[in-house]
Amino acid sequence: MLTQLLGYGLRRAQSAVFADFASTFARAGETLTPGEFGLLVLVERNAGLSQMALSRALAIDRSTLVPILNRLQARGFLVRHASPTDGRTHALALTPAGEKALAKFARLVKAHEKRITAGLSAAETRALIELLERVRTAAGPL
Amino acid sequence: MLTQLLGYGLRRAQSAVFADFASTFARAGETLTPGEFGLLVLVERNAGLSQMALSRALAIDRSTLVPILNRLQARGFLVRHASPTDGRTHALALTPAGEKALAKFARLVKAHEKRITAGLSAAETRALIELLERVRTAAGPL
DNA sequence: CGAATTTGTTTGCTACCCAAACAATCTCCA
DNA sequence: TGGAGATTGTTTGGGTAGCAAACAAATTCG
Repeated sequence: MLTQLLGYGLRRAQSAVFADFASTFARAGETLTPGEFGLLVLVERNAGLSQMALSRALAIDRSTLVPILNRLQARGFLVRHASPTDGRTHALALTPAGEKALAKFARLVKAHEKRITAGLSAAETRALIELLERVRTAAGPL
Repeated sequence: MLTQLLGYGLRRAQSAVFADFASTFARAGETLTPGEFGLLVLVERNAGLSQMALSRALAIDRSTLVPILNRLQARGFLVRHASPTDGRTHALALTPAGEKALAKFARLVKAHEKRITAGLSAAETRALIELLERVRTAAGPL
């Protein structure tokens, strides 16, 4: 009965995937959450972006972002530069150590993705991602 | 780049679906989390089950279950009966008020499900649920 | 210039999750 | 049968993740 609800299946799959992500990193002696990984990728590809822009891209509140950035900054992965054009905003950027760490994290994420899609063909994986995207847009403006 | 990662798509879809669940209930003047709904359904269909059995079925730690049960019990939806056969366990059951509330909740969930699957055909919805199930089993014993 | 807006931060609240320790109870076996 | 070991529910402590509201600093716009 519950198993025929999309919301329930989504929640269960998400939690299993999350657990595999955590154990993948733990086995490699690293610590990182999926949210932190997404943040690092976004900052790398969009160096100089502000916290507001980042929070919009991640669809989380700007106040939620602060402790995550603090953590990653404390670990030496990123820096909040002063913006030369706007005194209110911070220009976010990875440090060299952050770049290096992210390269390793990306390898771990790749292995993780391979594991969670082990039961699916390449076409099925693509279809799944596409269906999830459609659910997301149907569910709301998030 | 992130959008091609299953884990990322899953997280985003899940959070949008969660938001729609919350707003569906809020608009109806009700308060319930997806986890609470799943718990109520499981207790209804398996009256008398223990907290350990329930935590296994939900794949959450038994200590996580305690505050959730406390909340639902305080709202008068369920009761922890003493088990006649095992003094350690509680026999969980819905109260009449809980049954009635669950009936209403189920209607709200149905409307919610309809909304989040609005962009999908019936066949696509079934396929999506089936793919999620396969991801869950591939990802781990959760 | 002054009012309104934007940005980042802090504080406070909620939900969810686990691990470790504990008392009560049950099981099992020597 | 008596005690050792396992199980159950709870408590405590810690961590992540999310939002809302209030605030100061800075920008924008009338």
